[in-house]
Amino acid sequence: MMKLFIQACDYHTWRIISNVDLKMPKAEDGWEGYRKKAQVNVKAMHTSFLVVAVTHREMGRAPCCEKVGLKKGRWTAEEDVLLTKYIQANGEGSWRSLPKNAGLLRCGKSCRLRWINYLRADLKRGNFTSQEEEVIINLHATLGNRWSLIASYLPGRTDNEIKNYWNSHLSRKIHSFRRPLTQSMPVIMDLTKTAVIAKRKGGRNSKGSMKENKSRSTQKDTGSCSNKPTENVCVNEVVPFPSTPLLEKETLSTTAIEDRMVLDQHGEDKERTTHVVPSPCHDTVVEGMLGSSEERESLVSEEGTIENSMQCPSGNAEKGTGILAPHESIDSSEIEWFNDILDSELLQPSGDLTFTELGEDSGNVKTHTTAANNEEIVSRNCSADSGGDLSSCTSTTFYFVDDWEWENVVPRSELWDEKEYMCSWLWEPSDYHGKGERHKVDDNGFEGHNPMIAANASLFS
DNA sequence: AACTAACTCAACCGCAATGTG
DNA sequence: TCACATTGCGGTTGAGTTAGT
Repeated sequence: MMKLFIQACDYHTWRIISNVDLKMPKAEDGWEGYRKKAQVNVKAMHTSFLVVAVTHREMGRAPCCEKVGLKKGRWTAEEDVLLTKYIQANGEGSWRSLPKNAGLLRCGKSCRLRWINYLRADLKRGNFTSQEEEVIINLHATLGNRWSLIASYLPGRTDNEIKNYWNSHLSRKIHSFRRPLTQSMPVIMDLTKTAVIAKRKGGRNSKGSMKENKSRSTQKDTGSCSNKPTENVCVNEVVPFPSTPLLEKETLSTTAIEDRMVLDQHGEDKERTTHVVPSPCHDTVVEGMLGSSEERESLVSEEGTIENSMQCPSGNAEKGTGILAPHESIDSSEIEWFNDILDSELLQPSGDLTFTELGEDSGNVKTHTTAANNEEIVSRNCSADSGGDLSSCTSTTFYFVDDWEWENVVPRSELWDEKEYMCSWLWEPSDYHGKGERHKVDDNGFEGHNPMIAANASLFS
């Protein structure tokens, strides 16, 4: 199922100022409430630069959180305090809503991890004792890499801590001291705890067993049981895991790109869909928007800003084969609808703005990516990876600046034919529900687009 | 002192299980 | 029953630190 939304970001902070989910709202006041909300958001905007991203992506697996504008990296003491206070007051859980409620610009997942691995009061800090070491070694010989289960035998220790300790200390230790076969180590286990294993039906295949053996020291000494957690047939001796052939690291290959291009050609309305063009997923957009590499890095790594709206296939650098473009599954009428919206409403009516194609012939993109004043118009298509990860997106992204050099823009007047129709339709009052089928996008009753225009009209007025 | 390789560990990522409407 | 959301887990990364040359 497809999800559609529009985002407007503050250029300097890359915070989302307006993030309008284009799904039919469930609010009792319908579109009117939506529109009001969008207008309020837009009024908060004070910079001259605006990013408008219309993204559609598969909803099969939603991202853990809205990545745009969220902080990444090391936690500060202030953040720790905020998180600790909040959890002490409200308890654990509801991680997704926690950051917002606690006033943290973090992903819920990140908050959970920070709490569990670092902030929890019952954590035991400091070096592992020899007893703890022995427990870990024994349990690992039996349980493999089920660190959370191992951690349950070591109060005050986290799975992450144990995992790190194993990888950095114990695995090497064991490697250099192989126990004779006859001297098996007694493994004392609470079977009621191991029953937890059955909770995860069949567990999951260890990624490590499928992926290449990395050269990193943390990877090379995997215990003999680690890849077969559900097969409790391990002997207590820890033996070196047999090496597996190196897999060729796959990159987002030309083939993958070609795949998407081929698929694109299946579109029913090529003329209309050409603005959602296949493109490699390196961040040409970012390069174009930001002047220096430092800016780009800070933008992407710290804020994670662009990642959402221009998300590239997760991990496709490693496993991207047989890539299909997400919009392959999108009805061409949906694309057409997007084009209508974008052409007639999101772009300045006076500008006769056209789309830039980021394909093989990326002349327009090059023009803008080198521009000093950060203007950019990009249509972007990322793809799913071979594993069916559909969190990647196809996005159509436009960047507006006040001092846009309009002479660089190629007219595309034919797309303005329906502008008036769109305008009137988009400004329908909140009782618009159900009127017209033309722009219906999905089966969930997504019909109107007032909020998008509410969010944008004031920008262009 | 300068450089580099190795190490450590907090944090991130993707995936799968589970929960929920 | 299904689709989507949430949670938890294990693998992996990379910045910071330490040890070696």
